[in-house]
Amino acid sequence: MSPPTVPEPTGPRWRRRAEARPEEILEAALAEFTTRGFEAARMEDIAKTAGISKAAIYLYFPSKTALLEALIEAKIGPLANQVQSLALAGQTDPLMTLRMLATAAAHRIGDARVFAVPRLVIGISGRFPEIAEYYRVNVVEKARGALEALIDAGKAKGVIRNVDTKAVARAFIGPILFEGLWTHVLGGETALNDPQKLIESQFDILLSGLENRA
Amino acid sequence: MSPPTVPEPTGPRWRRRAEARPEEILEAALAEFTTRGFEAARMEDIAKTAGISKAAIYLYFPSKTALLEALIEAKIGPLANQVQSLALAGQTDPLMTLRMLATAAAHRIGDARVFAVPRLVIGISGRFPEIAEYYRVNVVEKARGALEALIDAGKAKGVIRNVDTKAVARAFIGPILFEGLWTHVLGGETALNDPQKLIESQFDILLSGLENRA
DNA sequence: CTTATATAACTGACTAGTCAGTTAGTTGCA
DNA sequence: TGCAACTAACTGACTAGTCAGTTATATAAG
Repeated sequence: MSPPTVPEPTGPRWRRRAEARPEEILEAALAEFTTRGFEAARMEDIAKTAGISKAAIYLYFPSKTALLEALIEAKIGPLANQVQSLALAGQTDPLMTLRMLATAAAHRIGDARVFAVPRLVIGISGRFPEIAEYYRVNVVEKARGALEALIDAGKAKGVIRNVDTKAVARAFIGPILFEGLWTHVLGGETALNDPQKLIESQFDILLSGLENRA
Repeated sequence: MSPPTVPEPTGPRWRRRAEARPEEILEAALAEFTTRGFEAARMEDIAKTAGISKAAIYLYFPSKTALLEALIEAKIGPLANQVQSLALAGQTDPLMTLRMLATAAAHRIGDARVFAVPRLVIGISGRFPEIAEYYRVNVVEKARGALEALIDAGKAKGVIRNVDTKAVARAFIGPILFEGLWTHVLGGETALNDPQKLIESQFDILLSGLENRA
């Protein structure tokens, strides 16, 4: 065993990088929160992952809770807005847009890093109801609203028969959500590695129904 | 303000009730875990809720984690077994049995106390993967298996057309699960206070499909 | 029906350890 | 030189789990 050679013998011990820090801290926080949960994650570990000292975090975020809030805002806001505008643009062909949205959603939910945030929200919802509400209003309600508008457009066009819009939205989101929980939370064998196929069978059922009409 | 009168001036300071304690402790633990989350729940508070001292908990359960495990076993095991036997008994009329099971499930999931355990499991799944696995194997896999057997029976009888069984199971469970999360985790307006109606619209969609065939 | 004895059930006070947040001082850079 | 960015070391508060001692109750003996 030779003594460990210093990898960077020259250069400063640290650099002033005030611009880049916040985002790096958020990345590190997401990683720690995701693997250990919010409560068990240690600020010291987040700092280490971000490559700074614990005290430096407090130069950018006033508290651990603030870190969580900022994280959710940064990671989730854009996503919902994207869904919303996509749905709005696709009103002319609602069924195809629905299929596209569902496939995209299944694809993203298959990624553990993406599913980490909703999972985190579920975990802390008891202690931080205001975060749960933020998530509901700014993410789920937005996406759900967009979906319902699309379904209503389909009904108006006559390609979807007259059924309860909210129930249809549930029938689209629910199965994908279930597979996400099954995969990432319960560690079961996943069908999410082939999102295309998943959505295809889902649409087969939803569009044509289960009853035998041969 | 009169000085508070002692409610029970006579009688012992505590009673020996070894038979009743474990269940009371589990009840208290469920309440605390549910409102504060597993990590933030304090053993002292659980003890207070159960009406005993903190040390007394350790006469019955070796650790906080053991408390959580016992809780899940006690609250959930019976439920899954019940689903399983109901499904087995209803093979002769699969569609009616499915409808019955779905209604019962929606009814139960509407109860915040029942939904508390799965919610807890989701929250701690990162830190206690073995608990998540226990839950998957002993609850979800069991119920899902029973459901799939029922669907296969329907296909064999010809009342359900030839579609992917797993996808159908997802299509049954997913929407109910979604509504549970929406209601109890995100605090949204719920459709679960009328489980009958919820399931009716769900079955309308699932059986007949969305396409307009007028 | 007492009263003595044994022990299971329970408590209060403590320990050892953890961790969010603070402070006093150091370093990089303009 | 001046000051913003950063760190090491510290503190205060909190809590899972322990333990020595106390109390309730079952049972046996008088």
